[in-house]
Amino acid sequence: MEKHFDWSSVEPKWRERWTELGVGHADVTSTKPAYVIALPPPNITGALHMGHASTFSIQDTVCRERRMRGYEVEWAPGTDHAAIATQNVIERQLAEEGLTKEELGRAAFQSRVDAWYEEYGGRILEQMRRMGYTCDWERLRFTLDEQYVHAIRLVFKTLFDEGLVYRGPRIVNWCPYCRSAISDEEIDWQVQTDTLYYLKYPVEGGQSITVATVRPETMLGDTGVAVAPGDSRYASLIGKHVTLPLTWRVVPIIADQAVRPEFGTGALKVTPGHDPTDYEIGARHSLPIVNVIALDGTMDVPSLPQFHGMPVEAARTAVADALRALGVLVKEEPYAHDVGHCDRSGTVLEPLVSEQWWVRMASLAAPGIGAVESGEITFHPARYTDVYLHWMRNIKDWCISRQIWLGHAIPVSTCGNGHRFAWIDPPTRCPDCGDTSLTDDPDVLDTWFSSGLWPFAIFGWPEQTPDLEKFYPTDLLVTGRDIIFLWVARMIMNGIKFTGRNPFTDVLITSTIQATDGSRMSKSKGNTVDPLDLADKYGADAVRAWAAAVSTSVQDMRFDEDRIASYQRFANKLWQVTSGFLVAKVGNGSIADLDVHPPKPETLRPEDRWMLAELAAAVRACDSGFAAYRFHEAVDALYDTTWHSFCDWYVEIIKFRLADAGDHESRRAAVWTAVTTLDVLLRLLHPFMPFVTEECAQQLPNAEPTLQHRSWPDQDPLWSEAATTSAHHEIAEAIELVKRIRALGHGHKVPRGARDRIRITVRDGEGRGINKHVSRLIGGLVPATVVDSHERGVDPAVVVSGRLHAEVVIADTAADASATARQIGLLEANVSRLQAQLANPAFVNGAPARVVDEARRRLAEATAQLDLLRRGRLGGSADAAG
RNA sequence: GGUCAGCUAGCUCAGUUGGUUAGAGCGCGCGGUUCACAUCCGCGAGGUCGAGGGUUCGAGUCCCCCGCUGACCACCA
Repeated sequence: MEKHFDWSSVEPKWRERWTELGVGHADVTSTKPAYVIALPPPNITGALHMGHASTFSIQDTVCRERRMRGYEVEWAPGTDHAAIATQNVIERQLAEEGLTKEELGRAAFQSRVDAWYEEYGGRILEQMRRMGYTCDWERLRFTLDEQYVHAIRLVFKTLFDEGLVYRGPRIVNWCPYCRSAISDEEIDWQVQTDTLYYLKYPVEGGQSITVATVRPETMLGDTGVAVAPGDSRYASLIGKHVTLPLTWRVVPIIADQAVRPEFGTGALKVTPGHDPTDYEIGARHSLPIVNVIALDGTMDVPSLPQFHGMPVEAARTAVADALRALGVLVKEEPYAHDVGHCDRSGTVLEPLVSEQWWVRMASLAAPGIGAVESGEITFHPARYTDVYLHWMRNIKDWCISRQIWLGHAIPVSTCGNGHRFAWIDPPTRCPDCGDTSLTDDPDVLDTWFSSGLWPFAIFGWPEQTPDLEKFYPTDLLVTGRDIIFLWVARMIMNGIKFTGRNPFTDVLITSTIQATDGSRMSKSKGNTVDPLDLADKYGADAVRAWAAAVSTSVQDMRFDEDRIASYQRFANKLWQVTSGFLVAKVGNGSIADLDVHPPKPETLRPEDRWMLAELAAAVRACDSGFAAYRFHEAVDALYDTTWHSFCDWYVEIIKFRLADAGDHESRRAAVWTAVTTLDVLLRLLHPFMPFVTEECAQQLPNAEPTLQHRSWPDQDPLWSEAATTSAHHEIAEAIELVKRIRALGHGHKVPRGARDRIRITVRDGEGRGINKHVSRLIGGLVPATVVDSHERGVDPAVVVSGRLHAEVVIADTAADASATARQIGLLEANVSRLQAQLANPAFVNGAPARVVDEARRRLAEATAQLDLLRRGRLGGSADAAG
């Protein structure tokens, strides 16, 4: 037998078995109720990272549990084409070869992309199989699938025909690196310290006005100066004109409510072409738009050759220098502010005016707000409800066009007569006039436009396929909080708009795993942790159980490798107690043929009932954990019950019974209880740790080919009955007593392993002997011999637990009574606190009866224990003295 | 500027209607190995629950205020 659980040999076996048995595949004709999760599609060329490990592990855990509960589970996997990310990779490759995509041409570029997908596509799917995720691989989808493309075009055409998609010039977030517009949700704001420049402009009539700006280079495109409407400092200047240095353009001074009088000088230079606020001010005051920055992020000012073609950063300094030389630059100070970066390339965004496609969101958002307000869709944790609603209620039109090559082409053409129309199948002629000289729109769609259709497009929508019928709407969506707006909100809006149904009922937002220092994990920082490395090191089960346990409690969780290691040891513990103890020792190599019919209840010993009651509590904790998406509660309860209640106490207790071959009935009850407990625990743990639980369950009686074919444990009436008997309490007290007797050994030089040197008597509160079984049980758990009574003349240490107390004599010498004294001290403190509390009428009258009763009960118990300890001590001393 | 979250043992974190002596894992100290497991077992030390007020018979838990950390939102000049 292997010394330890060897996941590296076990995992491949079970992955194959699950595939052979079709565990992940859902039968669309099944009469079982469907339970469906649409996998958030990872980038096809991506690699499994911590975020995936945490969200995917939870999804698989839920899927496995639902299968055991009798649902037809569909966990639909797929991948996203990730247009911008992939295009950037290919362009970097080309750059290394000294090429640009324009030199290569569109067709050749596309084949490079295809080759890249071919080489790296689906790697992440292999990694997911490696982790044991039971997706329905037969329903694998890709956002570039023909059917999926059809769905996208239909959605676009519908929105276009309804006037919800429009094209127009507006100021957009332009990424000079990607050479594309991006949406507001794709901006990564970063704090940056720049210089705030104060520019003093001459005003007609000999006065002057000073504006503050961090971007002096944009003054080349200024077409106005704005002040706050009520600002008395500038009231007299409103309507006058300023002559701008360098361009010598004459621009008006206007009053606009967007100006914050307290900032800088209270006067704002207005650059409608390169600032979103200024764009709006300009629109309100009909100021002209002057573009001075080109799409590549360089200055576009042919009339000022000294700046033309300069990168913006360089132009900033150059323009500032020129203004300084002219005496216009009157002050400079450091200024920290947020600067928008492209979340794909990290490049500083350049707001500029350009012609883009937009979706009108307001009417789409309204029902999406209602679905969440009404509780039809629930966020977990609940606080994300407000995050979602706030964004939805303030939603802005969505820029969906991208000026990149890769992705879904915007399905719009324009004919020679200027008719613009959207299409589903590529057209040959204009539907309005029949003209055949068609020009296709050059842009592609935002990737999120396509992923927003995921939950229904993957099942064949718009066709009313059997899959769509059976599996849509889905039930649960599990994802990180970073894509609530980008993806979750848009799926809700699209789902309602195009299917008339909410796409899911529950949204689970997982914790974010941070680096050990609390910073964000990122490839560029080099502080990422690879879940597959961890799976190599600790086994997939350990990574999965850890991921599930940490992903549903806090908002952010620092990565703690030791905690993963603890789940690896837990897997080993499970395997040891199953294979090494139950099978090897109890069953002499096999327990497959064991009689699993419950024994007569009266043959169950108190400890058996205690174990069953503990098991019942674990089932309850596990069920409520699943129901509330609080998986850490389920994992913690199962870990504790398995390791401590079962392995540390129950198994240790029954070892003595198992060794007693004479008592056949007792042995049978113990074996049955142990096997039953383990079987239930393995089933409950299976969703979290599928590999080790399968490996263990195979060795138990009545094994199925996979635990996925077993049912989820129900509460057995026998267990509840066990919990209501006094057995549970009795054993709990005995366990506590054992701990206290053991504690005597610490710090008191009690020689361990010297059973014959330590003698104990165990009695109840009235000084009577206790149940023989329990007394023997205690004797088996401590290194001591149980005797009926001590010889006269010795001074026992006394320990108390509940109604039980033990007199302990070590090596026939006077025991160090400090343990007894310590207990007395604690109890005295306890008693006086309880007495004070109960003497307070405000407490007795004000607190609920159950609380007061409980306080009285505790006081009575503590008082009784105190009496026992004092009597034991005094009595012993008196005898010793005599 | 606004909103949300976090601050509990050396570390990472539990602690859902306020009610035992505030818990776990890891780490640390002491002891233990023929008898499932040293990836183990037993015992122990370690906390004024971020600071300060308040409500209450009673506060880690509720309220106010402050501090620090992080996230998000915002028209971020």
